[in-house]
Amino acid sequence: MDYRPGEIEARWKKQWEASHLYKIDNQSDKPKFYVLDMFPYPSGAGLHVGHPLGYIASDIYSRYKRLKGFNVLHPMGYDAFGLPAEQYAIETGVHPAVSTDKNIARYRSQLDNIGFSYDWSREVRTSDPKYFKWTQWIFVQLFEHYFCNDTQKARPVAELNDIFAAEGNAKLNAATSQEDAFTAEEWKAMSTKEQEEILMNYRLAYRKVTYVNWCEALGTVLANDEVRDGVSERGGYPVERKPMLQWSLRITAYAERLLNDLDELDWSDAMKKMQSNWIGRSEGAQLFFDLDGHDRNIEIYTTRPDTIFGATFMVVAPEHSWVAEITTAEQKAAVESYQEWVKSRSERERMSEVKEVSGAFTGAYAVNPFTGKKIPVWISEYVLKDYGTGAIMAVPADDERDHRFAEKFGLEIIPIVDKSDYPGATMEDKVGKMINSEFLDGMEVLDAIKEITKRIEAQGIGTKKVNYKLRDAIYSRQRYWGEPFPITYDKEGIAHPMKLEDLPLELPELDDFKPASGAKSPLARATDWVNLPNGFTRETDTMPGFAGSSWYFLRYMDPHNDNAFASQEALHYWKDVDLYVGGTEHAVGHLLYSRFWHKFLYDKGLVPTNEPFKKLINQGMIQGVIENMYMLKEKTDGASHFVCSRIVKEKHMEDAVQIPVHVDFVRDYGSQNSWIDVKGLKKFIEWRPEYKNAIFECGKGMYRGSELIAEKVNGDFGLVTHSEVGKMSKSKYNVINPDEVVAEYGADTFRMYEMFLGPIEQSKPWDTQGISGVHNFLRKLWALFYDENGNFTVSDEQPTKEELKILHNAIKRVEDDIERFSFNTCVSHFMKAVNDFKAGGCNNRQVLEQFIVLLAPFAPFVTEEIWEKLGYKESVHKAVYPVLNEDYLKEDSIKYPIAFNGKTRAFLQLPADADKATLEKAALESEDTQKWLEGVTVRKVIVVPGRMINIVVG
RNA sequence: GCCCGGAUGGUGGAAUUGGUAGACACGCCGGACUUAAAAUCCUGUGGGCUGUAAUGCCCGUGCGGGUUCAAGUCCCGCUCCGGGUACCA
Repeated sequence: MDYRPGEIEARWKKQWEASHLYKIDNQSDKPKFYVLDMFPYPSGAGLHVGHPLGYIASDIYSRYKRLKGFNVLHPMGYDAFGLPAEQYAIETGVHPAVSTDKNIARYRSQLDNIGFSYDWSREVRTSDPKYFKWTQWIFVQLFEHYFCNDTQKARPVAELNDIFAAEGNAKLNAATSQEDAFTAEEWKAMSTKEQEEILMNYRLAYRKVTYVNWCEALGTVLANDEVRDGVSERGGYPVERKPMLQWSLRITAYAERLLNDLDELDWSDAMKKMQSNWIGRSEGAQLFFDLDGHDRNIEIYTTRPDTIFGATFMVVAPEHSWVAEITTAEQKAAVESYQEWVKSRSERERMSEVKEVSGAFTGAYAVNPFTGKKIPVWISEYVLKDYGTGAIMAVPADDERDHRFAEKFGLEIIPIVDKSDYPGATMEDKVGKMINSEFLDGMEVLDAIKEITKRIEAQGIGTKKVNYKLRDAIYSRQRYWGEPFPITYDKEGIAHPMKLEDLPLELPELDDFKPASGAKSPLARATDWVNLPNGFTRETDTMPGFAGSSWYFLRYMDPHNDNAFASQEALHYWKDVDLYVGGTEHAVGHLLYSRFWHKFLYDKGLVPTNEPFKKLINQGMIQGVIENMYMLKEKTDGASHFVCSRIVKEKHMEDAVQIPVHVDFVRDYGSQNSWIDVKGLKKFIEWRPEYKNAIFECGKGMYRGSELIAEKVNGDFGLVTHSEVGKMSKSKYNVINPDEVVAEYGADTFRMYEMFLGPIEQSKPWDTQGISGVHNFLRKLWALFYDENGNFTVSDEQPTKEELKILHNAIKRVEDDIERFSFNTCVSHFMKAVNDFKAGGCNNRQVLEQFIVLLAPFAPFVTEEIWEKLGYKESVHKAVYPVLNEDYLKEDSIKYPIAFNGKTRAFLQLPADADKATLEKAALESEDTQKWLEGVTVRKVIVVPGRMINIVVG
């Protein structure tokens, strides 16, 4: 009987679902193990073959762990809120909930097709009110807490009232955006509104004025990557930086912990490094420069306080409110026009245009506290308001940007570091001897930093300070399809959180999803929803995508709980994610926010672990191949003329136009010689009727006209296409749906082939060149169980030593390789074992049964089918993983390579238990080595037992 | 620019701590079956050199050096490719 994956897989898919095979319990005597895939956004395009790469790996690992006796939590759900559905709704009027449901249904059927072992009873969707009730609740918790820097923990905002009433805010060391100090008396004298405004500056979820990319013409706020050269990507309308009152999360409070705790994680170094660079800790000094003729001073942050004697001017961010105050009458026009220009600059431009410096002089002068010299104060876009204090002392001699700025505007440059002892050192390297720096002269840079910091603190003009690049996360979106904020505002504008019993706060029904006027969310149009009977109004912005995805892994532990985001019993049983598989694109977004939320919940005693994801594996991307045909620029007899890329190369016609071809029309897709045959040309013409009269030319002749009339064609006609590697996307006509591959070869082949492609973390273009090898393997496996008459037969005899050796060798290698996530080599080991079984004519029940269990995580369908035929009533996926017995692997003798001066010249079969001396003697006395020993002296013999023997001669 | 990866046959890749480079596949060559083809099966397959064609010799893991009895693996210097990131004071 033939191996028919289609029949087998359809049957078992049904049966597994009916028997709830993958449903698991929160109570078990078994040890727990939590394997998580990254939350997919269910896009309208469906899954392509790249998506399941990580899912297959994690599924194999989950199944393996189950067979090994673990209670494995392996869930799946959907990050269901998001912009694409909203955009689609604006274009088509289809409610985002409707299109999202449809997309999810498609995802689900594609996932089921691949045979994943998810416990679907635990599915979550972020857009489900039962889910976002708790997203909203966590937001309220963040709102009601502040962060104490001394204890490095979140504390209730409620206690601040007592603290402020007793001692003002001077002594409180908390993460805050409150700039001004106040006394207890001042606090008590404040109105409720004033007090609330101050408390807001301490909350972990707080409101402040932040800038958005506002596009007046589109009437919407744009993301950074939707803005190019100061205009919108869509339509090219002007975009300006518009200040708006928005919610933010104070992730910066947790910067130190987010950085330090990376140490305890089993993540790749590259990933940790990315996070730590993003957090961007730096040590430096914060100090004050007096302003000549003004009451105020300028606070700056520097990592190089040692260079202060070279500080010849200052630069402040153009956004600082006090810039107007210090600007002189003569400079007013210049400063204002510069500020106006900066407004039109996107954040991305301000950061990416490195070469061109710009700025304006305020007319004000600051006093260098060490030299006493007056130095000019400039504004420039290269100083960002949100980093440090938004002001710097510029040291043109020792900083690239300052140097360019000084050169452009003719400002003084005083050399202060002599780097002559360090050839090749750049300006930024902290090396060299101080010069022109009075008491620092002659010191090494690092010593000078220590010395000057001491002096700054002694003189009371500043302090040592740690600074972070990390910025607070803006948490408001002017969109419809997201979680509504559980916040109402009273008549004075004071924000009030909603109570748990009033949650979830659901979205109002709308039929128009366009933004409301004045940069407002579409929710603003739902006036009945916004305006409450008591005169309060609702927040109309919604939460961003990372809201729901920052805690979803906790919900899987107890997905239907209506009394808590998850029960404490469930949280204490599952604790944290043991293995998280996902792409590097989430390195600094999702993974950082999740860690932040988790740490907050940990501070509240709501989760038992400090970190959510113990081990992280990064999967590479499967790219697509974009196939193009070459079309000559000039028409032939008025018809478009396509030529084979071989001809293009031969005749050097590389300037020919490339016309993308749908990959379905191309043969040997992904290979270097992918080509299009006459059938493919017919499909192409159907798809692109404008080319129905075109000429198609290859080395063997040409075809032309709508009927594809052959001219001068001898031999097989085929146009080689030009292939390039790129993203798999709808717009490139190169999306490969896993359903197609599964339909042709079956899910087991698809799963194993994706693994066989190479190391999981490597990116590579999809091609099916090798898929037949994997498919043949499964057929050979199938054939082991059938005799020549097509009857299922296994022998019940005692297995031979050789059979046991093949089996246990496979067990050892596969298990080792699964543990180090080397799934591609696992597939090789399976192939090797089946080849060996076949060669030895093995159909021994004892051996093959264990082999089937070993293979079950990789090929769940075919193994289940054979398992049943072997007479088992219970699923192979509930079997026990085979146990390795090293005794079967022991060899009596080993084939030793004998090398002379490192070059292998002969082989000797020697006893496995021979000691070094015996091995050496045998190697020197063997017949096979004699010819290499003639006329030379043996200087040394290196013997590595079990490995090799190297004879050094000379 | 900086940081992190990577470069191995015609192709995907293997070699876990320095110890037989090329496992396992694809492709290709040759053969069997067939009227023929497809499918299947068997065999060979890094390159080169040959005289007795083998259990032979030489070369070979991006390039140039080095350490070592021994280097794909370690060190130094380059080239190319991929990813991340950026006026961050």
